[in-house]
Amino acid sequence: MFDIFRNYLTSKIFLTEEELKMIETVSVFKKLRKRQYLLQEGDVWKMNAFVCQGCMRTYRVDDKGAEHILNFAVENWWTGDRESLMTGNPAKSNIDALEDSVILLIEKERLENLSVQIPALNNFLNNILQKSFNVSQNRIIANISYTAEEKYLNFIETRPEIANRVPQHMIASYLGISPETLSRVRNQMAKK
Amino acid sequence: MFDIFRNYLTSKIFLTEEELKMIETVSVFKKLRKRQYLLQEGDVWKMNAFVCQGCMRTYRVDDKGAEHILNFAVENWWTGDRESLMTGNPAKSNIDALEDSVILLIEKERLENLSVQIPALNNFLNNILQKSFNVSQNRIIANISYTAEEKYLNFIETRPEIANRVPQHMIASYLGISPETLSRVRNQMAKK
DNA sequence: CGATTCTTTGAAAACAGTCAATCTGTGTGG
DNA sequence: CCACACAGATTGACTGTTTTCAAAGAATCG
Repeated sequence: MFDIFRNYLTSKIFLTEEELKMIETVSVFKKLRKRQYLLQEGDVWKMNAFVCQGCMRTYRVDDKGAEHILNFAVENWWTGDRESLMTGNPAKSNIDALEDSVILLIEKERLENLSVQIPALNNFLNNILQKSFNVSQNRIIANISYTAEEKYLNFIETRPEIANRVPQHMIASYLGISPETLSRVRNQMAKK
Repeated sequence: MFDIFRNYLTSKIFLTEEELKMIETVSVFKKLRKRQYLLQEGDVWKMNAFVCQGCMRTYRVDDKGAEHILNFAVENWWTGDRESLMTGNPAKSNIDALEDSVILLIEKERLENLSVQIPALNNFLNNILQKSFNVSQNRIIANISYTAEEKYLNFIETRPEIANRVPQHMIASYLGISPETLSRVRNQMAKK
């Protein structure tokens, strides 16, 4: 199981066998069944989580009880609640499995220690954060400037692996449109 | 002028006089008049920019020529285009001054070198990125789940310094609503 | 299969956007 | 100092998109 993470890492950065061993030592695996929570609102999140298999979703619940999806994560993606991880405050988000999944977990402190010892790893993790930020910014632009149809087109272009893998109403939730609207948008598109 | 940045830094992290000197050495100041560009779409952004005085705005222009504001930055905030900085690609964003402003600039490579020498600084910059990401995520939730009124209320709550400082139609642009809608929302709120 | 979850469809209502005109305040040049 | 121009804000009427609610149909899973 660690091989997936190992392959991921070595395809991105150079690590010695020794360093990989160190990383393996702090890695813990967790199997999740579909619908099972990885993190529940109100709990404090102290992990770094890498998806080895399956598909996860991060979402928040508003005052009226409606769910809003912040992110999807499939194989070779990271997931978790960075805000809770950073501040130590209870998470505002929930994370659960959309499919049976296997998650690799590394405790916050352990990964921080490793990052000190392995500068390449530190750099790499920082890079991921940087990219995540860029993705967020682009998503904001989509949110504030695209029509429902443009949002969906942009989604299947930027996240094609997700589009056919998760229920449609969840994509609608991610895009901030109603499931009915998404259904109609797709209908329109098919006619063209 | 460097005092502003110095105060900012020392209020956040501990730095020796020597380290502060090193930082001062790589700092360059740029005065901008209202409406003047700090970065124009298509140029590559290679700086770290800290606002010492004034107010800046980051925006993108869509296919139809409409402007969409990504961010505001006032005193003691950072600005810039992280995507262009990271990838080396031409910027998709414009940054200009909403007021006469003074910006402190540090070249990408120079700040990176300093970060290697001053771990506390590296940590701190990473923290800012982390926070920026969290802010982005919260903004996405607002985008996909709030009504126009809620968006505005959330804005004056989370960015009160900005609300009375920039033209209303720019706030509308930032929120992804039309200036007329924002005007009406404010009108409604006043009546209550 | 039966039950649940998911998607689609229709009709009505709510919401936000557009266009155009007017109003307000500010700053600049004569 | 005034007049004018200009940017910004407001208002009204209209349009259009999206949501909501409700119901029916399709797909999936135990």
